[in-house]
Amino acid sequence: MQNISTENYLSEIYKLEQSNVKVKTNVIAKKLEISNAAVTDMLKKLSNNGWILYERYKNIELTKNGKEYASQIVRRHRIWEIFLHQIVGLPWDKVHDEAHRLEHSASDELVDKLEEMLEFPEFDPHGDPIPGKDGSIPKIKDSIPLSKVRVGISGKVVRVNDFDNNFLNYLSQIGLKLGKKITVKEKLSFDNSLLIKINDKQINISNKLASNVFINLN
Amino acid sequence: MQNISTENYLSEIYKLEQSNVKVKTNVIAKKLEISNAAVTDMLKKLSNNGWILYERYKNIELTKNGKEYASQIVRRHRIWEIFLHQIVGLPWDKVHDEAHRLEHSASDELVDKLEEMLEFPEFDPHGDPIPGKDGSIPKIKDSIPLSKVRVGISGKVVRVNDFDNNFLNYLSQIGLKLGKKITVKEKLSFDNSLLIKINDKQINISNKLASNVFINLN
DNA sequence: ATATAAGTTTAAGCATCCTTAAATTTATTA
DNA sequence: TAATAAATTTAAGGATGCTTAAACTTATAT
Ligand SMILES: [Mn+2]
Ligand SMILES: [Mn+2]
Ligand SMILES: [Mn+2]
Ligand SMILES: [Mn+2]
Repeated sequence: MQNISTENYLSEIYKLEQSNVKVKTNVIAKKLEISNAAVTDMLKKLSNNGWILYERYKNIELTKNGKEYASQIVRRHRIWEIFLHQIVGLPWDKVHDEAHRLEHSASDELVDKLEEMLEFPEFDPHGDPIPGKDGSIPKIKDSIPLSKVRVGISGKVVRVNDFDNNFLNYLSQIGLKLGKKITVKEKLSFDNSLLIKINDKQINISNKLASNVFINLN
Repeated sequence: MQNISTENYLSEIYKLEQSNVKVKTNVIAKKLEISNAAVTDMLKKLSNNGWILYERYKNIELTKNGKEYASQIVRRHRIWEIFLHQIVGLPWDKVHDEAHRLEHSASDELVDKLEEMLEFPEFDPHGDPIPGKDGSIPKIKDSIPLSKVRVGISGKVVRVNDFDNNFLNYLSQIGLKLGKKITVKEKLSFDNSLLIKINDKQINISNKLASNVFINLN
């Protein structure tokens, strides 16, 4: 077990890799809200410790070891999230920040206990997959951003981006949860906003909001 | 919310004050397993920040602010302990270390939630009182160390010291829990060990062990 | 009362993880 | 292709919280 900072870098890099984003100093700095210089500094350390492959000015990649390690941090994070949601009853806009701190503190034994209590969940409260102990990732349902669903088409919410609490809170307010059926009624070319039907109500949502909600068609 | 190190110093000082130990550089260093020099260093910072009263070579005291703050760290610790014990099902020799890390990570809101789930417990799994939000301490039952209970006398276990996991684990093994009735059958002057009756069995325990188990007579 | 022991502080230094500013490299655009 | 912009790294430095060694203060024992 390394320190908190190392764990935060590694899990951030892991998540970027998973979402097929090219991992650059830049991107990490923004995610972690620190300077580029600090990131460069740390990348050297991570590289020296064998967690990442790093050459000056080039993209960053996790090594096998790094990926294994990072997947377990993400695993801990997501198990905490669902524990906090299902057992403790925190709303889905509160669990991420809490889990982000707890993920570095709990022992593996405790996380295993939590997982057992939850009966081995495969997805976190935002629909993100929980990596297994071996790093394997549960099969995700196909999905596209709600912003790309065509008018007249319906689908189910299978995932939402979990990095903005205000966004998540608003989703709750309009009754948008995982599993909910949504129909796109209209797209306004004026501002690219969408008129959607959810819970038998029609609601207008911005394109930006819609692009962070993921829908499984059929 | 300060950093982890500050919180560890403060809660250690608080616990020492509660047990009427004179708080000295020395004692803190031992508890935190760091050098005296490091403690002196930190005492200056804690003093500058108004958490403690400190003069070179003198005993240390928490200020009003310091005591308030420290009590809340101890509160978090003990709520975590009992949550881990009762809800998650960790044995009492595992909860301290885990709680010691979690106590710095959870938000006040989460701790409140946990407390609510537990129906506002007053004591942790080792019988230590859980300070209230206002710093108030639940009334503790009178107790004396088992090592000082006289031959022929019975009493109930109301508290055990929680700083040695091996000790706690052994207590579990011999069926010693909070609330158990214990009778002192004999004291061996040879090594000051005790012959006790518990769960209708007779068992010999060392004086050192007995001095860490606290008994309410009558 | 004095010597010795114990406890505490000071001094110097190290690792970690940040910062800003300047220099360098790579990417983009005219 | 050359100029400009963007991204990245290097350099210098700061805060934190440790370390060991040496100096100093207080407590204890003869
Ligand atoms: Mn999250
Ligand atoms: Mn999540
Ligand atoms: Mn404890
Ligand atoms: Mn305890």
